Amino acid sequence: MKRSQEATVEGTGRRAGLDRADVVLAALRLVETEGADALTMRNLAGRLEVTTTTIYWHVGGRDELITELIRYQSEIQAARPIEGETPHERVVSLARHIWESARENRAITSLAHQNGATSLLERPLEIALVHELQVAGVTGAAAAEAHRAILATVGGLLIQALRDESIIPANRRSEALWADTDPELGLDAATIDALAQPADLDALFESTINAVVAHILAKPEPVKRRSRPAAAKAAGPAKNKTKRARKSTTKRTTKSNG
Amino acid sequence: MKRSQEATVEGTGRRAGLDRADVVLAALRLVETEGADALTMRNLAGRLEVTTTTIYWHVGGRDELITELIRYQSEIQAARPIEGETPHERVVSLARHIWESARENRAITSLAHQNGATSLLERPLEIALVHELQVAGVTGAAAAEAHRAILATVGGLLIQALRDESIIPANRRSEALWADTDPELGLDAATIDALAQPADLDALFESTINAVVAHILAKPEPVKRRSRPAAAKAAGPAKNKTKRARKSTTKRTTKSNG
DNA sequence: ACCTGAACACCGTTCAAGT
DNA sequence: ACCTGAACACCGTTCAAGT
Repeated sequence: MKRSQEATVEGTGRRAGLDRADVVLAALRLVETEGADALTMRNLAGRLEVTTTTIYWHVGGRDELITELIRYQSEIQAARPIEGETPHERVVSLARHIWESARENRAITSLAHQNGATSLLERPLEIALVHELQVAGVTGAAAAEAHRAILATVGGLLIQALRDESIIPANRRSEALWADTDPELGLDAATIDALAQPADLDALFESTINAVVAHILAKPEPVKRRSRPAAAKAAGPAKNKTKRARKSTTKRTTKSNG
Repeated sequence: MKRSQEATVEGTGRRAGLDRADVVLAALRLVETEGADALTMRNLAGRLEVTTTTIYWHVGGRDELITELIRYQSEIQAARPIEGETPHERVVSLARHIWESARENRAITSLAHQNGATSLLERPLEIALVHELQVAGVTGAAAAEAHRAILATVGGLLIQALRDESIIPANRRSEALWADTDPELGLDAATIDALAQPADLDALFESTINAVVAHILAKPEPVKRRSRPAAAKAAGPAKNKTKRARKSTTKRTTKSNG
């Protein structure tokens, strides 16, 4: 990959060899280091030591830049191996991949969320999820419903998690609101106390996602799987079709039921 | 309530009698008619036929304005009566209130969401939810967990619903992404087809929330309730302290374990 | 082909000044 | 007490022009 720290051309003020990939990667690093809000065209241009308009020449505009950035990141996130043997375990494993990817890349997830590109970011993992449901015997309208229910559950927990990171004024944060709840309301003190504390979101994720997946897989009978799962594959301009090597997972998932 | 269409003062260019409430209500109408993004200080000032700085004099700034606007709206949304007899029914009913309020007031919900004020908007209904869980015998840490799981579920479905309304570029929308899925992936055609169609989110809400609530209320045994429901009460600047009659619920000990 | 400079139409916010 | 006018420091984007 071309580095962007090359010398300027022959004493002129022009930079050499800046291409589209450089811009996208610089944008990614900018988001990772300074947060989603730091991704402005001027800020990015400054990082690359070019004029704002140069950015426009390489990538079409802010929206295009974000689309490409998210697409790039989405492929990285799809690399995690699916764990578990039973359909339930494997579906939960995929949901957990979405969850963990988002928590480990908060800024990019926020960026995607702010710009309506969440589906794009989760795309490869969503494809893998649909496949896993299919293997479990869930297809058609039922699969779409199951898929959406799972994504909604993960997404709902995710906005709670991301909320903790972003700079929300104290008087709007859930914990703070519970902390000064009117005692006259007659709510249980221990409950209020628990609500005023930061949540254990990982535990909440496990508990809730297991309940939802159990509910989804309750209808059709589980299928003894012997077909191999398809690797997650991005819908981007993939130039090389990487065949993903299958490895037989050795059943090492958390065994939790609601 | 004072109208803001009063005549200007004696031929001068000054408007008369514009107060804080006028500004907040005008902002609310602006959001409702033109969407969350239309709420700019200049736009609002133009609506009220004053200068931008006048807005700053009445409400402190954009954030304060939004806080007050959301707080106002939150009280309106709490007016719905809780339906059902069993704890399960009543908890689901409250979750449904949050769901329906948000769907009926998309722009304001979006505004709250964009500005991290979701907790504020849902506050009165959240209080009612905690109360209802308490009546059902769920308190302490278990109540906090149950509360958060329910909110996450509703919230996750809500961002899917709100996504449909906002102007997201076609290539980022979930349905569009599924519509041109690579056939080489080997995914079931009927499933892809179902995913490419707009979802029946109301049905999805009912199905998912019932599963989650059932999961939550599975642990403590259900309580035969004969007490009447407490009305939702906002945490705003309440001038009159309504003493809430304490009802000895038949069995509401703090029987909570993680 | 690649990059600059100037400009446009927006933002939220502040500050001195008017009546 | 209530409001205006001008200004500051930002945005994304476009367009003509340079090499």
